[in-house]
Amino acid sequence: MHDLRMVREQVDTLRDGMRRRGKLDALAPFIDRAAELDTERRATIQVLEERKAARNSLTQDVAKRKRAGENADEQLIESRNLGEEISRLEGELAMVEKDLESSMLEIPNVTLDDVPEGGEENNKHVRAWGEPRATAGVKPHWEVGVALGLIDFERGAKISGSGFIVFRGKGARLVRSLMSFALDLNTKEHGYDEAWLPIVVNRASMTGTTQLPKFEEDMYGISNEELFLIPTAEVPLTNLYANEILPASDLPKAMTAYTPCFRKEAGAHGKDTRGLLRVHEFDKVELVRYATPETSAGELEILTGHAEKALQLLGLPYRVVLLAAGDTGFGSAKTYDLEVFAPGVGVWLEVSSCSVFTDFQARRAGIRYRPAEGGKPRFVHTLNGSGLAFPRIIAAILEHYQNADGTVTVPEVLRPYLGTDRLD
RNA sequence: GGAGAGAUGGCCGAGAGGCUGAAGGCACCGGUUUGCUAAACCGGCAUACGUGGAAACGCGUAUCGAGGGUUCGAAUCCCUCUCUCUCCGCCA
Repeated sequence: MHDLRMVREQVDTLRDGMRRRGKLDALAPFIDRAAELDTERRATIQVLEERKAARNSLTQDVAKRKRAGENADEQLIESRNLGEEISRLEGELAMVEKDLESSMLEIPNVTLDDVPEGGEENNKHVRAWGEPRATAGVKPHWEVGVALGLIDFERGAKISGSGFIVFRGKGARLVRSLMSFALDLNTKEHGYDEAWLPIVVNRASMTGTTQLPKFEEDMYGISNEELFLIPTAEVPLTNLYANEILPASDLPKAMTAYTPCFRKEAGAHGKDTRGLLRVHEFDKVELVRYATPETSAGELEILTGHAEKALQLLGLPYRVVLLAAGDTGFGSAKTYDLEVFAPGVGVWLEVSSCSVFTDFQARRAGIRYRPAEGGKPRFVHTLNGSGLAFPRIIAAILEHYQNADGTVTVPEVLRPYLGTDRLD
């Protein structure tokens, strides 16, 4: 699955990258092991191919002799011996490659040069938009949501379990409005190609976008089937062109989709668990882009701008945070988090995470493009970001637009979709 | 869920243990001929990896849906899986 070709070239970069992430100590053994296994792999391949070449010519010789009616016993014996050696070498190679692959799958992506080193404390506030509302007198979204009959937590828990939400009435319609708003914005204004996707995917897809093998415990699976519920539309959307070679003229490629997302959030109990802040199933419109290595850094700015535009149109004050290397996700090379202020809860909510993955995902999923006619294929660079994760946006709306009488004013852009200017 | 058929290069399609990286056709590229176009004729035309080379290119290995097996040798025989098609059943 993972492309094993460039390991030798990658090793030094990896070591430097893990130092920047503050993970060198933890990962050095994997990197050293990968370098070692890579050398072994190449050596084995060379011997193996040489033996195969010898056998192939012996085989030709046998055929020739048989046709001429000559004896070929000697060649047969020699060939059989070679065959045994070849099987043995193939077994060795398979083991080496398996080890090498699992070493490589453990190692996170290397971050870009302009990403701050270190952990979360080095995250950088890049810019802010809008004026956060004062917190005094603003109720948390779960109170107004329930009071206005928009959200039914109890029945969600009853039919599915804690962390599953039922939206009702105008609340349900609000979800649908956000879906239409976000898709319309990104298809009509930002040039994304819309897809409607399966939310159940196979193991290869989950590995391609690097959710597996590292995060299997966070996935919902379908029992006895090697199928998983997607944690984000990034998975099916990015994998659409897995194991394909695209013409250069297809890049940049921009795709968007609405899907439900499923996350077990294993080990997250107790943190942000109230209300809509951390749920097991939620809705999201995702943005995915494929770019060339030369343009991907700039493409991240474009993508982030698209996500910001949605927040601006909704009139929700937000800030843009550049994550430090140690806080950047496993596969990402650079991530901007968009955080919206929720005055009822009094916290900044991460509503979008925009990342460039360089060739990290493309390498695993086999997504390539051909730079020139007849030229060598290269891996694309993949990017993605939430074009809005709904529950937290809903939380922010219920708090930011909350009126003194407990009603909520509907952001102007949603009124045509929702058919009302007021939740009451 | 049951029963059957199938998967071969960019496309169509032969091949049924060795002389097949793969006939033939279409498409495409170059050329000849021809007022132009078309037609005819000649030639070329898969990919990946490794290796040598400044390069052109040479050499090696692999690839006929995927993975195993049989065999000195597999597109070809056997097994498993995936996908597609047809028929039956069931179903929002």
